[in-house]
Amino acid sequence: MSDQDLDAEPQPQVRMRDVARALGVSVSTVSRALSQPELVSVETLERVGAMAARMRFRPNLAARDLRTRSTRSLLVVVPSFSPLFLEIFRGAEREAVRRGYSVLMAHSGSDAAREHVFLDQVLSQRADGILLVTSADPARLAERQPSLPIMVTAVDTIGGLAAPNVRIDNVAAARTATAHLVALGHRRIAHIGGPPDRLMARDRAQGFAEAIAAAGLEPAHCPTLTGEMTLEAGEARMARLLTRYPRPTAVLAASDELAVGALQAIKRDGLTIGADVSVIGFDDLRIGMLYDPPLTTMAFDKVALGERAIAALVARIEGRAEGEPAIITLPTQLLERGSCGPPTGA
Amino acid sequence: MSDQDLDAEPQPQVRMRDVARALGVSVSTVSRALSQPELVSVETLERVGAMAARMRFRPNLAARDLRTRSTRSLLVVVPSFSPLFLEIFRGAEREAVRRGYSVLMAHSGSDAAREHVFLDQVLSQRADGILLVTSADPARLAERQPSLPIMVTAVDTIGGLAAPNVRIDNVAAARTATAHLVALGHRRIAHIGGPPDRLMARDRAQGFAEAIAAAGLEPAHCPTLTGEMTLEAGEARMARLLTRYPRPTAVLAASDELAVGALQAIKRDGLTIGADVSVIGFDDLRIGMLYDPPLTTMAFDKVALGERAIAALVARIEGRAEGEPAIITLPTQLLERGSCGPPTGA
DNA sequence: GCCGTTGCTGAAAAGGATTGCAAATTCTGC
DNA sequence: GCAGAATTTGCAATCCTTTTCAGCAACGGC
Repeated sequence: MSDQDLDAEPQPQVRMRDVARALGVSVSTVSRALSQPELVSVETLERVGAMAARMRFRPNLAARDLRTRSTRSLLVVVPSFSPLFLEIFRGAEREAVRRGYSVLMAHSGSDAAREHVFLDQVLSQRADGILLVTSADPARLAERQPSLPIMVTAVDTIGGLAAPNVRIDNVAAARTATAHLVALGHRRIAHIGGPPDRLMARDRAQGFAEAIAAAGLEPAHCPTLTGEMTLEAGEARMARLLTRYPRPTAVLAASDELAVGALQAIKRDGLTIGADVSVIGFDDLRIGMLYDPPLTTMAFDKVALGERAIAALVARIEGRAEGEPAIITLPTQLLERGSCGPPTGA
Repeated sequence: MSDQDLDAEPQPQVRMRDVARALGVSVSTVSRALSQPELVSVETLERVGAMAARMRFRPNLAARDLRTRSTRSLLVVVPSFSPLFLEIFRGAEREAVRRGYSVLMAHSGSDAAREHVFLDQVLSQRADGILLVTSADPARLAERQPSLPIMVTAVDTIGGLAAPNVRIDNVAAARTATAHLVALGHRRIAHIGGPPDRLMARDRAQGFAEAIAAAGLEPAHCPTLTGEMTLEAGEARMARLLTRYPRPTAVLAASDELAVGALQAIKRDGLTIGADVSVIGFDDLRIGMLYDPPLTTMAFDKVALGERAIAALVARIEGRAEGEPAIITLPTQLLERGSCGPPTGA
């Protein structure tokens, strides 16, 4: 039989009371020794410490959380496991640990319902606060406003919410990137965007549209194709763009993944990247940096964004959010690498 | 001032008692209406439901967890955010939700200390169980055995533990992959492995060594290079291998990321993949499938692995782990694509 | 030698939900 | 109409820790 001692002892959970009894002291003393050592004599401190270790005592966090109304843990909700969000999570985690909180990650798959499930977890005090990275559902968020838990939103701007927001200006960034293509001389520029239900994607598409309008380009020649944010999807949409006549000479992609997909499609058609078709990506992911030629992209400090967001969240939790601005905008920067150049031929 | 109503109402948390009072019923009735509707009259059920919604009542989970000794949430600890583990997490999440649990993810960074921190969280009843994907610290795990929480380990075999284990046979898989290279005629085969503190990497290295020995190849020509499991690291190590004389004609990489790095290095040296140097990867990640030529790799069903692991975990939590085997081994399969061929020249 | 500190400890009251038990009400069948 | 069952409800105990308050002892200063 393979499940030997699997069902051995149910381990009846050592309680503080047990430790206290074993030492002949009161529960309060044990509690204090374990969490406020300065209130207890050195001798008891040691005795309690030793006994707790020997008995393998673990405090019941549910009981503690109930009493203290705090869990010292935070929730980070990301829409997907794209490298962008993982980078942000890294920053979040680092900052949280630094401040004595632990972080868990949940992913919503851009599903509004799941998003609210996690909000509820915080409302139900399973965590002290929540960092919502982009939202699938800004509207209902604003509507739930009055009863919202302690929350910080990140990456894009969620309109009309009182929650602090750590973001980059996606609209402006997309505008800048597009303007760069315009400045290179491109007149037929397409946008390979993300799914329209993703706020971040909508913002970037909007910035693109604004820049096209500002440059006075013919909108019919500057289409926006929306869809999934995967490499494969980018490749498929680029392939579709290349069948157009006249075909676009430049593309702004809403992410580096999409952009790399586009580069693949261009290569496969035997066209030259940066000459026949120029491409700009978004977010500066490794995949773009490693490509040949390396991808020009709109970069920002993702780790810092995570850190700032958690810092703001903790400030709010600990009630010292005074001077903190409600909205922090981190700078973006166009990283010119090899995938762009002036248009060739007609 | 930017923080308008940020510090508005502290929202004193609606308790069950408040709802009960508002309706003129007892707390027990509210509790039952909310969690055991069949015990309550249709009329009160509706009244309570409506009032709870109107007052935006959220149960305090700490209190519930304390009373019921259960949280209906699980923890999945991964060593890193590599696509391999994210795939497994996807499977885990799907299965957990199906069974009425929620899952949170934590990552240990292969840091044994952090790993134990999360184990403690479960011991302290912040979650009902934990899925430990690989361990950085099998030894201490075995030592802590008697007081371990409800746990399932996954991906590799953690020796001498009574916890259920859902795994693939990494040793055998590496052996098979290596044997494939031997069968193609390769005599100088190198292994680009992962960090030695990672169990999974050690197992794969061992399988490689066994196959080399079984084939009677000269060990001096079949080196194992360990290190980080990133694309860049794979590229660097392959570059190093290519300076050897005579250089290896084939490489088994411990992951697709490493393998793709290796392919990059080979390409850059102007050598032909699958002719001058053959490469086999591990885990069948998208990055390998998309490469040109597509990477031959050792594949397995990662999502299924996550699902099976959670199924086993939940079975254990709910006390019906009877027939369940303690160890489930999922099959692996060599996916032959374009990166392997017989050795050319000398 | 007395009073006011200071230092340490214990008893007991939270904290918010669940649940066994018993009471109150309604229903059923005759 | 009534006994007994079935249905609903309420009371109170319970889960385990933290924390207030009070008590006790030792100590220092005058």
